[in-house]
Amino acid sequence: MNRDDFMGDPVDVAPWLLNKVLERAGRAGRIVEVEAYKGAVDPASHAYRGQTARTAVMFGPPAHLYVYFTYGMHWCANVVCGPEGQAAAVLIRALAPLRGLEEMRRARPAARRDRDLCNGPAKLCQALGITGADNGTYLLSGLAGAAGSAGAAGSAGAPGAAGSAGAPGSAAVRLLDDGTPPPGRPAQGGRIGIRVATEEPWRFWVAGEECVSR
DNA sequence: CTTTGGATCGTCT
DNA sequence: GACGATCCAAAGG
Repeated sequence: MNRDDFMGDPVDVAPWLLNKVLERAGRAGRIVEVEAYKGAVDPASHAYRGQTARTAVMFGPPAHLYVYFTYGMHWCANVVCGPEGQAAAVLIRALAPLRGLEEMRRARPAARRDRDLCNGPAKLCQALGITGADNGTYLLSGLAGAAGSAGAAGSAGAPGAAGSAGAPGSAAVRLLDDGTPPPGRPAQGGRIGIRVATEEPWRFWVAGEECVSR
């Protein structure tokens, strides 16, 4: 897994991200649901009406984390993809918890069952402790063959402020490939929670997975 | 199980 | 000044 894997169209990158692992501070989960947002040509994308302070990271280099705040109380996380200058991203909608379950339960007392820990875009950020401070984080730091971070300008806090890259248990948000391939035939359908372009089938999930959002 | 309404504030018009 | 790429508790079947 390297930076070039994130250069493509978000509709291609999104299903490829399924079964990868998102990790932070010892808490980790397998990505089981994603949505593609196509930037300038997608009315549902935050980047549709051009670059703003909030969306700056989306316009930067790929394989970085775009974190936004919504509904006055929730954080959501995206993986930036496509070439620099084109604002494309993949929203991470659900994880199947893998490690650090005790920490996640502590961070999300409202979750009654373990499958409720990360089965929504804001839930998984709460479970992993992802906030605006993580906006702009390079997701491949510390991986073999990965070069350094380029950082990015942002607005929601301190972009790329995460600590020493690559150290096990570091506070940095990272994307890992544990060898599990993406599903050969992922389930696909319309995106959730938007008012426009709802018919575009750009939501992908692992068929039969119990940790997919409601 | 499903449906409904309230919470809450950064961002852009 | 309006509105979210949402979540949760409560209420009804």
